[in-house]
Amino acid sequence: MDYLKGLNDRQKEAVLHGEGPLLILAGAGSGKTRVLTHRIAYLIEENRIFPGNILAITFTNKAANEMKERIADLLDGNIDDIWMGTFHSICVRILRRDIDKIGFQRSFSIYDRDDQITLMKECIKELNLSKDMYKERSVLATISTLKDSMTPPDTYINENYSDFYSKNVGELYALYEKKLKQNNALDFDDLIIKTVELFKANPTILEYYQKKFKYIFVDEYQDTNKIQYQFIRLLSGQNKNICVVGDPDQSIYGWRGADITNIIDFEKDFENATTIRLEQNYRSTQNILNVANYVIKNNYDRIDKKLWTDNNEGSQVVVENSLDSDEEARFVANKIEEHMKEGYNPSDFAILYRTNAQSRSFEEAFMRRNIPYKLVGGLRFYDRKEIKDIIAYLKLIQNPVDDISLKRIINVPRRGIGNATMEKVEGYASEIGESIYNVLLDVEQIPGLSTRAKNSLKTFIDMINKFMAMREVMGIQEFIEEVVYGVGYIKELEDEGSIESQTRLDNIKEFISVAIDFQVANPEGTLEDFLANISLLSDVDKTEDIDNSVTLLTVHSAKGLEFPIVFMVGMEEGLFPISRALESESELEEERRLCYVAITRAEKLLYISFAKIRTIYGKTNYTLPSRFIDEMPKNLIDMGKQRGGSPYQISGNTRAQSSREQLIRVQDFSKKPSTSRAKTSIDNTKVKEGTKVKHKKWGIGTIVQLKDRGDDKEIVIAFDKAGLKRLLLSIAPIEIVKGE
DNA sequence: GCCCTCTTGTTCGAT
DNA sequence: ACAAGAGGGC
Repeated sequence: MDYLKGLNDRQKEAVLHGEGPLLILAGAGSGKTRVLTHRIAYLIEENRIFPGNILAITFTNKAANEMKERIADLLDGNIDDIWMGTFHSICVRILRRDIDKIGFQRSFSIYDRDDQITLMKECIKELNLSKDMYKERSVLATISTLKDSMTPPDTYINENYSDFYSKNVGELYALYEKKLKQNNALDFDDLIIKTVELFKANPTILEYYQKKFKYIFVDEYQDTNKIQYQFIRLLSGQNKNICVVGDPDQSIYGWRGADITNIIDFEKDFENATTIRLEQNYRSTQNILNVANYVIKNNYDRIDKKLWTDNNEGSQVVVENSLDSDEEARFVANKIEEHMKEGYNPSDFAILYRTNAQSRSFEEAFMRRNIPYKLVGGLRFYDRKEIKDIIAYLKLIQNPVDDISLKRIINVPRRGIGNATMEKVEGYASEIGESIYNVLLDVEQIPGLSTRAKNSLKTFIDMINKFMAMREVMGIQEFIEEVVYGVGYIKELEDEGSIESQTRLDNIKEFISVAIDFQVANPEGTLEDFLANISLLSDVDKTEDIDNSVTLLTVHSAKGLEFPIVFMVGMEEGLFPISRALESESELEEERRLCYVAITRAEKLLYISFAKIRTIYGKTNYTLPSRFIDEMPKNLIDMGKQRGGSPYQISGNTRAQSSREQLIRVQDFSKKPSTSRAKTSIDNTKVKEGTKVKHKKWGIGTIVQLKDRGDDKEIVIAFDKAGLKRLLLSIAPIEIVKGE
């Protein structure tokens, strides 16, 4: 096997690098994933390194899976033992084994942003602070920064004893941490912090992982924060075989604590480090690359580098000026249709915007024209109320001291446990220092409750206990179905019978099928694994892999991705760069890097568009074109006719339908429940064992089993490529293959 | 205790 | 534009 075939000299050098720290400064599109996969394959095959001795940290789980697949393609043996994933998922894996050593239980919950806000609300209330002065979000932002720099609450309080506001933030920080501990919960920051704490408090555990991970890889190193740096610093302390890959020009997570000095100081931090620069771009045309280079050159705080390419010059970058967001969306839709006539596929296009709210006009335009699309992020499936409720039940069952989850669902669906009752229960619980669940195990001890309230509470706690027992003996999917039906959620929604409740029911079914998928992919997976899995997925991970559709996403989410044709939309002052960045030079430079990331996603064609008027937060304003457009060289861009009206205005817009009718309308979770999930087009009666079907994701397969499940059917399909899958007939995206 | 309506505040990016 | 919260009626 030749691991060097098709690589340039720099890339080869990186693949063949021996021992010791290695920094790969990889410009956009310079083939860093190739280098990483080939290097790992090379280590395993030529240097006889066991896959279990390799740790690779990626930015999304999707990137990890893709990398694993690519390595597997290069090798014969099994590489499942490589630890590959995001910082967060790797840390959860470590903590599930040993977090009890630092005073948490291994069944800990993971709190997402909403949970954090709920918890912070409680803290503010408990300290009798004004909620006008102490905003949960901004207090949490401060706390996150403090946690990242490992500043404990009392240090912060002492440093700020004379500043009333900051001192109180410190008090809130202390209480917040105490409550997390009481709830046996970790927030996202904690997943890394507690791992570092665990390593520091337990040298033997650290040593175990230091010995295990002989080679460590970190992708997108420019976006690591201080605590993540500590984590890899500790882990690589013994073998020093740490290989990081990144591009300072693509550092776009400064607001999340990403510390660009991590990559800039790598050579200082890690003794005898080798640095390799990958500066040949294989992705974009010369024009696109030049535009990107010109824009990024305007950043003052930057190490100069010259990214070049052997690719064609390509077409000019087209700048389009529309009247408003609707016209902008029509322009994009028209261009997509034009290019599709030339032979491009929907999956060749991406729409990149600065803020999620901008997706709407594009969704509407695409829906109207039957252009299939998928939306990354935005109002997400997992953020829907019914899904969060069910997850809260599962979290509570897994970790009964999780009061936040308990309070979320104790009266959902209604079971007559209102605020007055809960105040008494909570009051008593905090008085004796117990979790709410523990107090409820014996409701008689709680003072001041009516018999009716006591009975409602008893019914609730009996139900939860019953679930806890069931969990021990059931598979995840079966268990989740048991919970979903058992708590009465389904019945309440069915009784309601509205379109909205139907959508909610469909979402719950979809959630069950997520559980089925998880169980198929992880036969050994526990409830903890399932919950951690869904809460640590990135937006890119969560987006359904719908074949052949246009991708709509923020520039942040687009990091690491590439598309033949890219539309950068909403290129206006105040939107991109965003208004908040206009006063700060460093924030403006981050916006510029973001712009650089966006431009360099494009392979063949790049469209840039701005609108004359834009409505943001319900207010319509005139806008100016983004300064980043001015920074592009005039000879490389086609400014077209700068005008107000659009030549693409179409009357009636009905004609486009016929030729595109066969294109699948893509399900989209971001919409209000107006459109219920598209049911499978399959006629129930025509499906039997032996029927050949085509699935959107898994391709052709044969039905091997059919089982009744309520008025639905569970089907098992043997796919030619993807193997056996269990699906629910009503929601499976399949169609019967004809002509057999 | 529950539900509906009106008011008020929010206001970028996301594991 | 939109969601969460407060307040009032049942």
